[in-house]
Amino acid sequence: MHSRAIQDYIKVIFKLEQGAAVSTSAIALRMGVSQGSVTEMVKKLAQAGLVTHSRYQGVTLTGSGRSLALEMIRHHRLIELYLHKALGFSWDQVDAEAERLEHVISEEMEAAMAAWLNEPTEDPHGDPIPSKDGVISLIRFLPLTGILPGQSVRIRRVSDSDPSLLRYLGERGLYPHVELDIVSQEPFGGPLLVRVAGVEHALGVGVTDRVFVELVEATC
Amino acid sequence: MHSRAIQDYIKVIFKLEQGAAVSTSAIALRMGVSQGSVTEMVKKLAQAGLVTHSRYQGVTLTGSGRSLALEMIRHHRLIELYLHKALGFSWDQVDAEAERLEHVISEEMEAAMAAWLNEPTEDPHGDPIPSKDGVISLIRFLPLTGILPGQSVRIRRVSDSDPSLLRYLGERGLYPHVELDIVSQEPFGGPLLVRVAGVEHALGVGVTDRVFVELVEATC
DNA sequence: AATATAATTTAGGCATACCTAATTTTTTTA
DNA sequence: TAAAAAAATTAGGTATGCCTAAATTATATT
Repeated sequence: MHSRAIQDYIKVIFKLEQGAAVSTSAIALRMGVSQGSVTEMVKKLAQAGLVTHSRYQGVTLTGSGRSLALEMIRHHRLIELYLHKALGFSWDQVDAEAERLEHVISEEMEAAMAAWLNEPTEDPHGDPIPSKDGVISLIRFLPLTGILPGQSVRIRRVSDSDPSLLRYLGERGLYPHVELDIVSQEPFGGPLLVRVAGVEHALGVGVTDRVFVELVEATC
Repeated sequence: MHSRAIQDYIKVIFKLEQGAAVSTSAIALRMGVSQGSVTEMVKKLAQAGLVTHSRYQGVTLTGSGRSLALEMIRHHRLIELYLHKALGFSWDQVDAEAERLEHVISEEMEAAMAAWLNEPTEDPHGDPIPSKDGVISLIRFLPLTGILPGQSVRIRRVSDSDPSLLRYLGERGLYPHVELDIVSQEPFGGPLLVRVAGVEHALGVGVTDRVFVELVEATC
């Protein structure tokens, strides 16, 4: 079994990888460790066959690295959803708990949670849950920033990186699968006015950049 | 927060402590580590105020050591019961899973599981679950070995150390709170014949030594 | 193209938690 | 009570995963 540190590095590399190789400095920044530590660990990852690495050229996941990343992400998101649905955790609490639990649950526990949740494909923030055999939805939704007034959209995903943002959104009923009407966009970086269930909210760019939506056909 | 290793040592010391101080060799044996490692760790535990230790004289938990032990045991047994009741784990699977989970769950998760289980006081093997403020039942039940034919008993606790024993007992419906009639005791270390729900079973001493019961008044 | 800047790697350390082997202390036995 | 045996401790190592600082390599700038 790979150490917790290895699992964390692999997950971070997966999330930073967008077609191109990932720089060690990007990993260091995201993990909150020094660059020297990353170089050292990257060697271990390469040794273990989880990444390919050529000096000064960044790192790329191998097939087994990608599998490991997807397994950890599946664990994480299943746990988040389970804590929310089964134990009543609010969606701003689930990430921290899942971060620790994801490294220790057995295959049996993963299977039991997935069965209880009826083999879900989405976590509470709208992020896709990879299937057991490593299939993950890669659909990209649109940032709410830039949607034009008059349009109707459905929230599909929310950045889970800031619990206080999640609480802010939750207090206003802004969850995945909720529909919004875009009322207006104030100029000069001003707020976006949206209407949810008849109530209007003025959302700053710090919010709209972190909320992702799909367009909804106007109901005729 | 104390390391996982420290939590494990403290739990083992708690379980070995029966009034007297615990020897380092007993700890080494139970933890599966060398004696030198124990001596070293015991110094750290003393440093952290979790145990008192005088050279060559064994170790005793302090108040905060006892609190930590009870917290870990509460975690462990709550998790066992939760996995059994909420996720359908069989009672021979829960110990291994709880062993890893007990070190990483938050206070919130502990509270949520305890609430879902309605503040339970007993795990699936009949072991007492300490309360949040460190109160634990110290009732000792009688080993089934030595109960005389003709008596009726109620199973109250089963040793959880061997999953195959738990499967064996489970297949015969021998769970805590089940009532037995003692039919006969074969001599020369022979089996104990018991009747459960009209069915007789011959239990070897390897079983009866690990099943603990209380006497039941004969129903008039 | 040479130099300055940035990114990466190497070198030398530290803490944790384990090991084996040697030594010291305690306990038991003759 | 002295020697033998057992228990506990100390000494010197190992692996993991982190650190800072120095050196190297790559990329940008002039």
